[in-house]
Amino acid sequence: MSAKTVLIVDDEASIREMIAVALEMADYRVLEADSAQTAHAMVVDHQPDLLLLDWMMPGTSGIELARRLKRDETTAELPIILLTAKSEEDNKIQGLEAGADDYITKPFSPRELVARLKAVLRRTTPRGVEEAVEVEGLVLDPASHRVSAHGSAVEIGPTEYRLLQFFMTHQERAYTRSQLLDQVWGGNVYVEERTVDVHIRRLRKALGDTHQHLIQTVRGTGYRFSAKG
Amino acid sequence: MSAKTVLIVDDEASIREMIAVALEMADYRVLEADSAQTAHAMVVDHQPDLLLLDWMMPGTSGIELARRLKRDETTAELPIILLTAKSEEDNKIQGLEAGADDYITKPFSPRELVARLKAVLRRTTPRGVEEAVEVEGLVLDPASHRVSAHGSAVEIGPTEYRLLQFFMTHQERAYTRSQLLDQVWGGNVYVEERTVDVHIRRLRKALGDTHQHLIQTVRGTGYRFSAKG
DNA sequence: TGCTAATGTGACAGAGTTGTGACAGCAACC
DNA sequence: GGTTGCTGTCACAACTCTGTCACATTAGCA
Repeated sequence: MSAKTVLIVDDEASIREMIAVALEMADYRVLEADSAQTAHAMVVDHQPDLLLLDWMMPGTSGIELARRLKRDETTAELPIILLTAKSEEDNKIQGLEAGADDYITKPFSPRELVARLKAVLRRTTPRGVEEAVEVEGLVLDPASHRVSAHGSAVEIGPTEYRLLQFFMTHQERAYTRSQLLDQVWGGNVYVEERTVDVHIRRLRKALGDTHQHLIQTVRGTGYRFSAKG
Repeated sequence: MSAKTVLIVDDEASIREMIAVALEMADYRVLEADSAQTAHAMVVDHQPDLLLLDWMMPGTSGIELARRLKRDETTAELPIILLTAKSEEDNKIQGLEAGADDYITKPFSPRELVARLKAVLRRTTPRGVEEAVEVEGLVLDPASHRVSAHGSAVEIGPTEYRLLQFFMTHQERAYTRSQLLDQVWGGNVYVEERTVDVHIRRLRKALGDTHQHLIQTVRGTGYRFSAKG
């Protein structure tokens, strides 16, 4: 699962900082904006997955921005969490009616923030339809998260699973180690290219004699998954 | 579809009367109660399909009753619509948090009432036909709210029950902790993901050696319920 | 054939995930 | 008020996976 991007909008830099630290620790990508105007532009440009929006800000207020975003087709799906000060509690309703998906009352703990953020993302991100793939009796089923060869289970670790899934959905094409690291490990990890070899090895071993020929070495380049010789 | 039964709870007889007339014209069966206490008893005795509940009542308040009903396993499914006076608007949130499915602000038109009532019923009724599920001698029976393994009772708490029920009606599919929180705990809770692990553990323990293999760990992902290896 | 670079392979320590028992807070029920 | 049962969280234990290395083997080429 790739990292979600969160846009923090607050005019106080110290609060943004505090939130940013908490979110980065929880493995989110963070963007910041200090006014509703710049925020709107950033939403359009960077398409964040979630908006953390301060209610009270100079100029266009947070709620105003929320309302505008929810009205616009292209941004209506973007989940929004409002930050409100304790004394403004009555405004919750206005906030929710403006289309906010949740609100958090200051002061809040970083943990609470991350928890609610997760909850919002959880219920707003739709699940993709995942279909099983099959090649020569080798079946990978994303729904049950299982791999089987001619009916009997194939035991592989998470990385080998992702690797196999990538291969089975991208057959007949050679990938360099570096491309595989990008696609299977995720873009921003630093690992030796030879590590790919080791996982290829593990995957081949798990597939056994009947299926390991599907994973082919392309000398000087990388690997390829193919049913043809 | 047979006529739905609606229980009206309000201390003012005139309001009950007005609502009852509207509902009967729209082909609902109507029950009435004038206090939270009698209402509770009637819910248990008559199992209405929906509860129309006044917020302000002498004695136990409506919200108190709502909260209690939603907490109790046997009545948690019962949809509740809260009636609130205009001036109490701030309480909407408390109401929704207590588990109400909708609220209507007095004064309201009979037509509006019926419309919202239909809407609530529409989205809450498809709580599938409640049939017992059985896997390898493990039986979960929603009607009696009981679990048994090869005939002998399995004692589990409410959360473990819901978890098992979800699993048994969604077999052969891997779920992340996050998805389980959504499905079993409900979308709006802020609970640590590892809490799922603990309940899985409790459930496994309760199932005992004969059946705990049904709940499988999917490393790096979450859990799966499956009769196959 | 012999040389060289690329790939295969087994082992291992550290990192990461999951299992487990204990505990405190809470609500329900005496 | 005390008791009981349930829940969520924590800290630590147990376990699995991962990335890297060193060395073995192979393919390609002169």
